[in-house]
Amino acid sequence: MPVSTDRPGAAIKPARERKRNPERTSAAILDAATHEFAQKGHAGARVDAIARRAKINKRMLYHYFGGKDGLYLAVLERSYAAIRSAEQQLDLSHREPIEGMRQLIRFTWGYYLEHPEFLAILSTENQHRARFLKQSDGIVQLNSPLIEALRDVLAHGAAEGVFRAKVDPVELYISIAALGAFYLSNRWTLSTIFRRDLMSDAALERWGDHIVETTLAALKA
Amino acid sequence: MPVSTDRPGAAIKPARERKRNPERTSAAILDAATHEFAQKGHAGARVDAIARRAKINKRMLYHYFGGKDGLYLAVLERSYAAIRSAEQQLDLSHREPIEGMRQLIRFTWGYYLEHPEFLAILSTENQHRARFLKQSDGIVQLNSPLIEALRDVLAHGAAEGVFRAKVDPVELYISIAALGAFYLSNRWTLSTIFRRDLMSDAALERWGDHIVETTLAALKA
Amino acid sequence: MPVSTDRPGAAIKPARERKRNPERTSAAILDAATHEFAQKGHAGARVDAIARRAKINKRMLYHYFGGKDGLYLAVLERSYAAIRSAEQQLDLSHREPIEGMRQLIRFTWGYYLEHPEFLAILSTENQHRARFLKQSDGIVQLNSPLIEALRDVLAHGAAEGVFRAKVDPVELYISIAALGAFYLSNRWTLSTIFRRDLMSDAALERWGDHIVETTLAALKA
Amino acid sequence: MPVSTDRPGAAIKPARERKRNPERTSAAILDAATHEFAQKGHAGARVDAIARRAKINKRMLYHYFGGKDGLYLAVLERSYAAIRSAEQQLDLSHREPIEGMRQLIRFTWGYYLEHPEFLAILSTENQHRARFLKQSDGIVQLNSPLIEALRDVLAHGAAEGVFRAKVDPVELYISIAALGAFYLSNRWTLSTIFRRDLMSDAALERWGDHIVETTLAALKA
DNA sequence: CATGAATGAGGATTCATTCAT
DNA sequence: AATGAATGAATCCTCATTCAT
Repeated sequence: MPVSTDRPGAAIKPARERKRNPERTSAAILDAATHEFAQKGHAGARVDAIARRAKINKRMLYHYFGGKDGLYLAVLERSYAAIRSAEQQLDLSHREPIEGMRQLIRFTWGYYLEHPEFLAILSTENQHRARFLKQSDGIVQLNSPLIEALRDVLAHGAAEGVFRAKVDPVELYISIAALGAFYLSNRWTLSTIFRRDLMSDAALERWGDHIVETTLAALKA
Repeated sequence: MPVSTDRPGAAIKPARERKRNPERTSAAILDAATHEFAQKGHAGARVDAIARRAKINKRMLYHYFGGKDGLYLAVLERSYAAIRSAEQQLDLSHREPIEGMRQLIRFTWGYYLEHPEFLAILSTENQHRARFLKQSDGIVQLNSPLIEALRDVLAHGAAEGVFRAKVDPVELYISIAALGAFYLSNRWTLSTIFRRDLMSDAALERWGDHIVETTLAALKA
Repeated sequence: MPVSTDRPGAAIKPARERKRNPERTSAAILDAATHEFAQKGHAGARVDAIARRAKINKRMLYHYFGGKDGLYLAVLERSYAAIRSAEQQLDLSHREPIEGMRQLIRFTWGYYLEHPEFLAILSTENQHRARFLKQSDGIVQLNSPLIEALRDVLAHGAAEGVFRAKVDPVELYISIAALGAFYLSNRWTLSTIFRRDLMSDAALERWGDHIVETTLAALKA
Repeated sequence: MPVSTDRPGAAIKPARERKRNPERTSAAILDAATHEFAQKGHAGARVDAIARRAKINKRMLYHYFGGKDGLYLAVLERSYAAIRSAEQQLDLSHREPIEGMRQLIRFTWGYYLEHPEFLAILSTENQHRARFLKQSDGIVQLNSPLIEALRDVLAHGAAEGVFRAKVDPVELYISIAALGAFYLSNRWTLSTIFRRDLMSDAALERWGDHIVETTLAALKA
């Protein structure tokens, strides 16, 4: 997702590397903004901090994204596009429903672990009552491949008699997301209150198993 | 949680209600601040807005709470104290484990529904990596009566053979909280993406059932 | 200068010691204010800090002194009155002019050492271009006994031929004050710049001698 | 010390003088701040007043100096650098010790007269117990050329037998500074108390002579 | 395309003073 | 006489955004 996009000709003129490279510049801004918005939220994020982190001039940020809100929206859109794109890669090789479900859950848990900024942006966006998300036709249009995959696996499972019938894939998705996202998003207060390390490798693996077991138990025919 | 503390004589002289009433003033500030912090987060909250909403002079806010951070901490502490206090009221009349568990889950879901600000504050606090929570010895010390209740019910259930053995009450608590809190906290993006009303009475009741069913299925011996 | 003024009857009613004791209260305020104004200057002093230090209610401060400015003026007046009073105590037992002069100089240096707040208040007052001092008829009227003493010693010295004639006592006073006050008032920057401890007992004694020697050398017939 | 930095082409386009000129802007801020801090002290100075006087947007003050404290420190540093620089210009053409000493004293007295803000800043800085000065490695490192000049003249004078031997140049410097600075810094209270105009041309010249005579008398072999 | 100085609106905080009790 | 809560006017500082170069 990050930067690069070096044009082939760049090697010819090695001096002043970061001059006149729109794609690199806007990607750098987006990366920096994602980091800042994820960490501080929309209100807490600082345009100056983003520019500094992206090592670009603040004016560029306005040039490419119009302002703080436009930049935030771009970050939000890219974050959703990224997860949808990752979901698309999912290849449900396992036709076996239980193993397929296991795989879908593992994917979701893994994605959250590898993309903590996604959960953080989600949290901020919900604080704003999805104000920006609603503005973005693109995202809302974009269907979640994961939901389709879930629907598919549920159908197979029901047909084979291993899953309950009439399970709503959206509700299932929310359950899986809830068990994964809440654990990670709220790890700071949870670990403080319960005096536990929730982020050790062992704890994370254990929780991944827990999501799988809980979900499968609930689906059992 | 709110104000009151009406002295008996107050009714005699109803005019100039808000003169010289420290308890009422500080409670009004706390209420207004809870609302503002819940809605806007720590960074987005405005001290002026809190003062306006509390109908007090901004100066009093500093008088009673030292500043924005002190006020935020007070809000956080009161929010935690409130849920702990509610948990304490829980009377597990049902000695029957499954019904007891159902009751505990319903309580949690109900509390979240009635106290949306608690979830919002939690979200903000986690954005700050529990920076304030860690400062508050009081909260961290405060043990969750709910965890104890869960432990108790789990033990009974295991003894009676209706629940699996060796279920970790903290993990169970996190699961129940996750299923409830994530649904509510993320309802804005979820309802936008899935074009569903998650907050209709029917949807809420349905989700409450869903948490119960999912949890019980996962606990089944 | 400090507080006390215990009335004899106070012992009878030992409870609530600080109730209704105007003199004690106003003296405590003055002491606290002297400390605060000396340390922070007029602009830097805080009314709250004075009240806290005096352990009185802020309202008392307004009751007795009208406000910050009135209190500052009272501090200024008391400071001047105190040094004039100390000067009055001076008994020039030594009729011998050189020894008398030595004594006057030692007194001045000693007073500055024992009353650092006097120099600090002076400094603040000069920053305000003597705005308050000019308001105070009392102080301006008050003649400096020290000037008179100097005039006297100078006259004797001139008559005996040990001092130059026509030495202006005011100029002499300013010289003595300058050598003593500047050293103490500016000790913070001087000791930083010159990396010297100007406040050791040895250094202070040495500087006292220095003022005496310098002054006497300048007076020599 | 002030502004300038007029680029040659500037005269061609005289309109909109203050656009995009960082050096001019920061120098204007520094000049205005020197005035304000000298007049009101650190606590009494108002950031708004400085911005108004410098005719710049308040924001620039934070841009260039970080805040009130940073600006104060810059003023302090520039004030010390200025006097050190002036001391450097001193050309002790007179090899004759007495005339050389006279010249050094006249220089000091002249500098104080021409730079009243220096004494005022010193006074404020001492009220803060040299808190800022200590932060400034630059100033503390900077040696006073005047001390070296004094040492030199003292050595010559001692060698020629016109000055006492073993005079400490730092003590001599403090004496000269004291006699000059105290007179000027405290002129407001002194002139009020003694009902004298200390700032007439005649009085100033007379006091300059007085410092010279007093100092030379004290140095006489 | 790129830079960073400049801006105005607003945001948290502090302060001397007054008021109800 | 004494208390401490309450107030409005500053005061320092921050922020997103724009402008001249």
